[in-house]
Order: sequence, then structure tokens, then C-alpha cells
Amino acid sequence: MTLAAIARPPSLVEKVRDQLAELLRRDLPEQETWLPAERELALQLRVSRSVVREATKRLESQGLVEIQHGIGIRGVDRLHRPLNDSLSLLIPDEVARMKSLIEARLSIEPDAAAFAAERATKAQLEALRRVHLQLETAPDNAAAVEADSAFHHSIAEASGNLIYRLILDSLAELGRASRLRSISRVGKLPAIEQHASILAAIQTRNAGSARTLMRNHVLAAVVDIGLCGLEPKGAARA
Amino acid sequence: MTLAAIARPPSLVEKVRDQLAELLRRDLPEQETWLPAERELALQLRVSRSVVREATKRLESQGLVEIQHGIGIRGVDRLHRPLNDSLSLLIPDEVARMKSLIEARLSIEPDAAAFAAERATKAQLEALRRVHLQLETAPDNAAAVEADSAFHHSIAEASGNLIYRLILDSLAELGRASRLRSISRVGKLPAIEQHASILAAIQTRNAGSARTLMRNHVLAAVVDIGLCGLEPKGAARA
DNA sequence: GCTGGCAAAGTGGTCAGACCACCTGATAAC
DNA sequence: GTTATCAGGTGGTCTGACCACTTTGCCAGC
Repeated sequence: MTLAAIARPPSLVEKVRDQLAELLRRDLPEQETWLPAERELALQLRVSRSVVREATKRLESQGLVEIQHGIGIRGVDRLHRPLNDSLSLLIPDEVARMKSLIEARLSIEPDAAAFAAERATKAQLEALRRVHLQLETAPDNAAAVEADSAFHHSIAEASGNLIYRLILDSLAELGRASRLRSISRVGKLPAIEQHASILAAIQTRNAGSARTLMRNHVLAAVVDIGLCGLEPKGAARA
Repeated sequence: MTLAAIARPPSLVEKVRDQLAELLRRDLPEQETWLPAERELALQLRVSRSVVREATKRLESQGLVEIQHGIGIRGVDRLHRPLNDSLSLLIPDEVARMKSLIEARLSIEPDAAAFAAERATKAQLEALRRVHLQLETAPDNAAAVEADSAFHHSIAEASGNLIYRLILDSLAELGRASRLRSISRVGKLPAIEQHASILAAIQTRNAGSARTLMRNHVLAAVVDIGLCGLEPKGAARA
């Protein structure tokens, strides 16, 4: 016999959090949002400042706001941050983390690229081209890493699957250090070339090709870092 | 020119959170852990109770502890919870969420099964068999869903990749409702059969077969729910 | 007029102590 | 023995004070 947990009336903090989250979710996409000051919020919501503080802190760790001492509370879109924190906690060892990271990317990114080839809107294709150009014209390594990440992010975005986007954003942030190492070692030319071919495949709506090219691109990164033996045997993919 | 952000000394709350997190990470795997009471913690750490509260609240939303009114603060392992919350926030619409969910599972679970076939330890194989038996002997639908989820969880565990485990745990929780619907409609027999064949493939270390079977298993779930058209074209997999 | 430093005001961060709401276990009444 | 009650401990909320950080804009000095 399985019993459902008793539903408990939500605490004040939860109510405040939900109300603020709802407000942010409505206004966020449009423009930068600043929440009122803590004291002001407490006044408006008829609760104590402690409650407001706990609620906003919670929103911060959910990646919905950024609290800045002496400045205020700004609405942001960092929903991938919690996953990021979880992974850092779960896998403290950096080498093990990198290995798991690559495996996970190999599972997800090729599919994301394939979906992007199928579904990308005109605006998303335009964004992809623009971001790709940014990598070509990047003045230094740091900017190159930035543009590299942005390219992968745009593909996840174009896949039309928000779960892909969330996961890949998080994995990208964890792998940022290795990306910098990789670009410092082999330069940005290989990445540019591979990105170009992936972009071409997506633009011509060739999902299969996009998948294969993305797979090879991620695998190339593995080689650049110096890891190996990541492929599961019996891989029945192209 | 790219500048690094100024490193700011961590706030009190962050220090307390890190210290407690470290303590929990060390003790958690072994047994149930109860944190001292808030007032006691404040005394020991020489900080005010507010700081302790904010820190523990943060740990709660990270899935590291569970705070119970009138009882205390218990260390738990719910690291997948934050991802779960993020996804619910990101995709409020349930149908869209379910669609993205299946796509993501199709990307990850077959690979996880393949890795499990390669890497599962004796103990993990034993656990898999035990969980499989639980599904066969489940007395009602609720128990069947439970056992079903547990089987997938065990495979993620056996994949040896904690990222897979974290992501799949979260996706499983989001899909729990649909699992119940599915089992109510078609019964547990198809699931048992499919699980059995996957288990066999893993036990014989046949990674390719495990991947294919898991893929079909997830696809079967799609049919049972009544969704379709999820496959990206040009899928170059078995 | 421009520059630099300084002070005021507004923000979040921390503190202390009180009281409320909830849960448990021991105790008293039956 | 069973049941009702209560005391003590827990987290939840409130209050109001003070500290630390930022921005802003005034103002003296150049």
C-alpha cells in the first residue's frame, strides 16, 4: 500500500517566493527587471523583512534573481545555475567530472543539433550565423571561449527543447575551463571549421549530418583535452 | 580586452553553507544525519540564528537537507530536486514538458543503459535483478510505478556516470504522473517484458543491445501515452 | 570647466531577542 | 492498559537596530 504525503498549507516564505517567481516569469523575457527593495517588499506584502529575505534568497539559488549588496535585486535568467551547483557538489573531483561531462554531452548535443536542423526558426538561424561570426573575429582566447559557448547555446536554443538548453548550459559552464585549455592548445581554427560545417548542415535542414558533425566535434574536444576511452562499445550510430 | 570579475570575500551565510555542506557530504553516504538545532548551530558557529537559517534554507533548496517544522533538520540526498524545480519553472505547460521530457530521455537513457552494460559492478547487477523482481511482484499500480522508476534509476546508477543519474532522476520525477497513466492503461506486463530483456543485455555485457532495447522501451512509453512524431529525422541509430 | 575626494542616502547583511506554530514524549487521569 | 494533557524542544515569523557596500551628487581644489 502506498500513501500520498499530506498536503501542508504553504508557509509564508513559500507564498512570497511563488508570488515573486510568478511576477518575474511574466516580466522577465521582455526586459531587465528590478525588484523593489527588501523593506519596500515587506511593506507591500505585509510580511516581515526576514520572510522577504528568505524568499529572495531562495529565488537566487533557483537562478531567478541576482542579489547585489548595496544595489538591489535584479531579475535574471540563470535557471541552469542550480543544476550546475548540484553537479559540482555531486562530483567534486574535476577529472571525473570532466569525463562524465563529455559522456553526457555526447548523448545530448548531437540530438540537439539534429533537432535544431529540423526546427530552427529564421531568427534562430540568423542568431547562429551571427554567433559563428563572433568566433571568427574573436580578438583573444577568452573571447573565443565565449563565442564557442554561445554557439553551442544557440544550437540548444534552436533545438526547441528547453530541457536540452538547460542541461547544456549547465554542462557548458562546468566545461568552461577545459574549453579555454583546449583553445589555448590548438587554437580556434579547428573549432571554426567544425562549427561552419555544423552550421551548414543545420541551415540545409540536414538533421542526420548535423548529428554526425556535432558528435565528431565533441569527440574532437576530447582529443584536444587529452582524455580517451569514452565511447561505449556497440555504439550503433553513424 | 576581457577582465575577470573581482573576487569578493564570501559572506557569512556562504561560509556557513559550505561548512555544513562539507559536513553533510562526508557523513551522508553512511547513515542518516541530523543537524543540530538552529539555535545550537548558531551558538557553535558564533553567528546569529538568521545566518544559520538562511544557510540551511539554501541547503534545502539544493536538496541536501530536509527541514521539518517542530522536528529538525535531516541530511538527505535529493540532489536532483533543484533540476526538477528548474524544469517546472522553465516549462509550466505539462504537455510541452512531457514532449521535451521524452526527447531528453531518448537522448540519454539508451546511452546510460549501454554504459551500464559495460560497467555495472556485481552489486549493481544484483540490485537491478532485485528491483526487477519488485516490479513483477508489485501488488498495485502505485507500487508498480515505484518499481518501474527504481529500475531506471538503478540503470543510471550502474552507468557509473553521476550526471546521467542526476538528470534521469529528475526527469523520472517529472514523468511520474505519465508513468502511472501508462501503467493504468496497458498494465505492467509490457514493461516487465521489456525490462527483462534490457536486464539480460546488461548482464551479458551487450552494450549495443542494451542501447537498442532501452530506446525501444522509451519509445513504447511514448505510444502508451499517446504522443507521436518525436523522432528527429535522419536518426542514424539502430 | 574639469577633476578628485568626500559625505549622505539607499541598498542588502547581520544581529539579538521575543513570540508563535508544530511535534514528541513523558505524565497524569481514567 | 488506554487515553488525554502538558511541558519542552524544534522550526517559523516578527521587530528594530546596527553594519557594510554602492551610488550619487555636492564641493573644494586645480
